[in-house]
Amino acid sequence: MLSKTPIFVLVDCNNFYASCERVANPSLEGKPLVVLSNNDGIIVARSNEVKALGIPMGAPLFKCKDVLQNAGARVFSSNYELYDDLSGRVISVLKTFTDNVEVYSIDEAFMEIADLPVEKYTDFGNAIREKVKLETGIPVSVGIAGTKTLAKAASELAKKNKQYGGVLSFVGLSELEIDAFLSKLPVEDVWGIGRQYTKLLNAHNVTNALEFKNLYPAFVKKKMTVGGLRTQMELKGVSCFELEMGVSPKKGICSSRSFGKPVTEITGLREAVSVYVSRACEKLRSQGSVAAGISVFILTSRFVDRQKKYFGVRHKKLLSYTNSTAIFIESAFDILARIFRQGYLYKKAGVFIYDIKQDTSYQHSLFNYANNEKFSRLSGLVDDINRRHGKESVFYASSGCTRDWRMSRKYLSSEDVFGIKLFATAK
DNA sequence: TCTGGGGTCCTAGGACCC
DNA sequence: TCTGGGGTCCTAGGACCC
Repeated sequence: MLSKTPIFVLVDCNNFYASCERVANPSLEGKPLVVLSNNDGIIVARSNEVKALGIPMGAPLFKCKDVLQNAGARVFSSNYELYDDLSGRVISVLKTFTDNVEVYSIDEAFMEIADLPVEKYTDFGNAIREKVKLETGIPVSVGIAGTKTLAKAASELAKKNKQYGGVLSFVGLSELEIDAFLSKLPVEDVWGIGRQYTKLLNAHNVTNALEFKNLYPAFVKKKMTVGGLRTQMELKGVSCFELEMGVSPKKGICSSRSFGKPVTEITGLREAVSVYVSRACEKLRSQGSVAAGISVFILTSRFVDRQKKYFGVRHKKLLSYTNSTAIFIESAFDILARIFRQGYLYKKAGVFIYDIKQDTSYQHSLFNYANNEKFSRLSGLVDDINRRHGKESVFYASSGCTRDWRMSRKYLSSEDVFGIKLFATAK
């Protein structure tokens, strides 16, 4: 018997960043290993050995440095060039099975399949797992079911329960059999249920996915809006989320970073804001869009006394749509001058570009910038040069040359946080 | 000393219009 | 002056995702 309805396959890379470091450097295999966030602040990826130590996702490095060192763990800054590259390779392998691949995130993809006999799906999952491992070195978990949320649930269970061998398929199972699996999945591991909803549900004695599935829909709708209701429907096997293959243009583009060390003067902030605006505008142009809104924000550390804390933000509407870095930088500097207060230790700044439209659809304004066209061509030229000759071959002088506020990435590839030497990362 | 970054969707409430 | 409904658009804020 063939499956009647479309079947979703979720492929989830295990401990993705940690696995990437191992692909780049096989001598790390079997050793405890973590990868840090930007600025080497918190832990964003852990190998299984580190998970076993009880170190949670998102833990600040300074709080668990001792535990990690005692366990002989290796600690790395994140290396997004490497992760992007390997992510692309994994997707290429998936596309050899079907064209229906939705790239959901850097380490996850949904596939849609319709024409296999129901008993063949587990084999299909195993084939994916083996081929991805063989051709990229990345271990993955696979979940297969009639809805995206159930496929996610299956992959969670596959990842956490060794006996499934990394693949779990709900296809062909009775509702009762699926319920048995859902009762083993903590409600906080359901896709769409985060920290706040978990708290709410726990307070109503709902602790696993099955209990959530059996809640009154009216209660779910009232407390968790239609999003929660859709999640519940999906657990019941009613598909509410389709496969989304096209890349839709961003509706808002944010660029922000914490500083490697605090900035006190407006000159440093101007450099940073200039860099972030350049980055955001580059993204804007690369998706063929223009925009007419910009926000700038600056803030101090969250971990200081109240009187030393400051958060400044302001928005500005431009007179017309543009994608010119120069025009956005000018506006950003206006805003910055208004929100800057002397006497604070700034830890982070960022810009947000909004009110985005596709290039072709915007109306020319009566008050169009006199030099909009010219600036646009200039920005396009800058993008070309940077594509050809590498990032930031050309940049705005306002972005500065010293940039001593730059984020730190101290443990990139060659030497980790404990000073242990490694081979250079293969690229 | 050291605590990430970049998105999406939904709702409530206010402004404004007829 | 007061009374009222119904609609749209926009924004802020809160939830979620990885």
